Amino acid sequence: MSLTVIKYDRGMSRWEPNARGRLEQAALKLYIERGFEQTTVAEIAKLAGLTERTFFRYFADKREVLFWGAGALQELLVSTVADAPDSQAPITAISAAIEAAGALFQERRESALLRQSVIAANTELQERELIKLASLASAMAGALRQRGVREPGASLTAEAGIAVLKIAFERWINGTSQQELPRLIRELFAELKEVTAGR
Amino acid sequence: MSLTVIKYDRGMSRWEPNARGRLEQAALKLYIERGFEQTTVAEIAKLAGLTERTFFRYFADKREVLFWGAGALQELLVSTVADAPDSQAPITAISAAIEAAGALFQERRESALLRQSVIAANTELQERELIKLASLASAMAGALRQRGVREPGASLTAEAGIAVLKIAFERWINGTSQQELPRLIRELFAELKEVTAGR
DNA sequence: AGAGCGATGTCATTCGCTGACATCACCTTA
DNA sequence: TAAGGTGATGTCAGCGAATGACATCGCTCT
Repeated sequence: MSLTVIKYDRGMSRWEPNARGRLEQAALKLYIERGFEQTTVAEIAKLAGLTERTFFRYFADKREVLFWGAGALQELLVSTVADAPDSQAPITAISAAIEAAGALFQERRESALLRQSVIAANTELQERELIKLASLASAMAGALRQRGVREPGASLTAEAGIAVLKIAFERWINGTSQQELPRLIRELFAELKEVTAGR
Repeated sequence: MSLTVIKYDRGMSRWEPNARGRLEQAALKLYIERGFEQTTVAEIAKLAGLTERTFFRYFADKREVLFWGAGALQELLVSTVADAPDSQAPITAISAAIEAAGALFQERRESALLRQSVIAANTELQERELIKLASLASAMAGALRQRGVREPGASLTAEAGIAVLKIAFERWINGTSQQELPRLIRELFAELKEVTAGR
């Protein structure tokens, strides 16, 4: 395989590589600067040197730009649950998975903050976030069932894990807790055990 | 559930009472018959003997028709948590509230089934449902804080309660469990205690 | 040179939703 | 009882998200 060196003329942006990346960058920039609602898809496309139609070939809708990375997160969660030792209790496997996800965010704290500030300002985006989280819970429940965990325990454990993630993430983002996210997650799992026990 | 057929003819003026109710019934009927996406707001309005513009005066958007009842549910949850004896543990108060909500659905099982079949067929509607549930969790957490419960315990307990409701409701709807919803909820709280304890 | 192909552009259209303003039925009150 | 006020509804114009159909571009392989 040979790499082709490509020359670009000004105004010939149509065939520059990484159209998806350019669209994502443009969208993020505008969402942050003006807010999500105040940004039109036409503007995003123009900034990326493409057309509106092309935007929708890469992203199912205007919101999806901020969430298409959820696929990788889901893989991480599922594989972490799947790879947990057989001896581990379901809640332990879920906790490990959520902590792994937390470590991922901790690595990219700055971009996570930016992204979340956009989402926090718009209800539609929060809706999309919630359904992505629900999808993660569903995937983890499936991974638990693969390990032989029965329903409704599998779903319950997975949903509890997502609840912990939601709350931990929120506190981590707005500085309520100064701790690192994985540690915060671990402590919330402990707290969850306490409160469900009736204390 | 028997849907009231809406009749509209020349004898019925534009000022016929209960515009909101007519719009709701018309929307529900069409959502069930053709599906949510295949129904336009113009069709709903026409069936109700009103205009599209008026629909949007009563409902913030096309989805909200199916969810505006959530306000009453939230009041029930909050007041149940608020009215719980001081001696009760937070998880017990939340459980009581969720069970009360379950009893409400149990009374209207037929309409709950219809409504849920519409929601299950459409992603946008699921997104709206999830944000309503999140709002309920947030409200219950607030009620717990009023009782002196600290964060993050309050949010954690409330979110756990919503997780139970989600799973219980799903199993109750699709017949996975033959039990009555409040009882199912109670058992799931017990199960939640087990799984979070590491079993 | 030309055929094939995938990425992109162009065009037209539907539909959700909103603002501005007109109109209608009913109520109050002088 | 007539005039005006009030709230609900209608009319109209328009924006922006999203999608289908089809044209065009630039590259690759023969």
